[in-house]
Amino acid sequence: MDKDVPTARMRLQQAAVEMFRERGYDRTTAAEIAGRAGVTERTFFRHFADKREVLFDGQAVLSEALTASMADAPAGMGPLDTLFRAFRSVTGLLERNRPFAVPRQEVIAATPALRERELSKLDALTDVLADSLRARGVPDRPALLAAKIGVAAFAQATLAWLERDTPSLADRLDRAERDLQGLFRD
Amino acid sequence: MDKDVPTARMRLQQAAVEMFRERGYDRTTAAEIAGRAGVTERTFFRHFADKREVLFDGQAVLSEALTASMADAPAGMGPLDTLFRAFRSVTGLLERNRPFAVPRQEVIAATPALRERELSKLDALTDVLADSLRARGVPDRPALLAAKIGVAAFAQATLAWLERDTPSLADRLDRAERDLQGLFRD
DNA sequence: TCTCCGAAGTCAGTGACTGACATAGATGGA
DNA sequence: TCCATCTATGTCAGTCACTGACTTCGGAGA
Repeated sequence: MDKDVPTARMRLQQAAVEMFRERGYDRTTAAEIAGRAGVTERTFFRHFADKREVLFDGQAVLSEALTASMADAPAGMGPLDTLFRAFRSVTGLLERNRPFAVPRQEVIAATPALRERELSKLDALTDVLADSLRARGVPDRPALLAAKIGVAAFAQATLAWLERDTPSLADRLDRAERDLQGLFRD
Repeated sequence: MDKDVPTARMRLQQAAVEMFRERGYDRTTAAEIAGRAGVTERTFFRHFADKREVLFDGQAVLSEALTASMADAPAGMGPLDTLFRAFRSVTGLLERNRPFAVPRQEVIAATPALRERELSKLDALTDVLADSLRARGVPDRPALLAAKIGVAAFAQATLAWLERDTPSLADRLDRAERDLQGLFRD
């Protein structure tokens, strides 16, 4: 409907990032964020299950994009290759999102409670990807293990790329893949 | 000092596991735990930084044991081999601890907030092990990546072993190591 | 015996989060 | 045009996690 008038939800997210950067997560109350967004505290908690969640919304989009890519991978492809193929398919998405992701990541890095939540989101993503691998016939344990390895590499590449934008995310994924092979070649 | 008279701290941990199993984490207040342990709520929070921490105490011991093992590994050994060597060195410790770890893990598995904290502890362990690898001359990125992979495999093996005690933890580590090699052999 | 110290108690306060209920503004027929 | 919803939001009261400031008590040692 509205492209110009941001929804209350969007205003809350915007206000949250701003205030967390200005004063820090701990010294910003949910009521204050709501105030800046022009709503009440109760409305904040209708949109977000808890104070941390206000920073973790894009996760669903990412998860769906990756799942879609996993589904149409060539049949014979191995687990890790399939995962890296999926990661490469979302680099464009992430690059477009970079302007929002950078300040957000600053706040997360500075706040233990938010780092914890981030790990939790990555873990959920791991489970989703493991299921995608199982759907492709990868046995149970290796599927989960491969997903964990893939997400670890992906997260490492992405976080480094958020700190400095060169080399590109795609290049960093290449590096991560080479690092992985290096660990097993000897 | 005392072997028979448990300290307040130990009584709090004991009471917490019991009550979390009886009524669930969410329906147990810190004040109630303190009550069963014969102290006040304030004392609970003097011993544990927050309500979740009461279940995560052994982590320090494990972390130290692993670090010690990493330090005296043979010089030429590769990162993943070094890690698995360290994991195998603590199987005895974990086996002795199993009677406490099993009910504890039940509670954690049933409580999202506790799973989140567990991930956080594993992440901290990852950082420690990555540092151990760097101290052995492994370059920065591969060190962190190897630590993540190692911890993922270790956690997977340990959790499965807590659910069923056969095969042994050592056997499960062997499996995990074989799974890993399988992912890269093609 | 006096003094000091660490562990624990007391008390008041803040802030995250929830349930129950009320209301205003769209939306969609009769 | 009016009435019935429906959805988003406001209001209010309450619980519980957690903290700071101050007090108290039971040793360990001078």
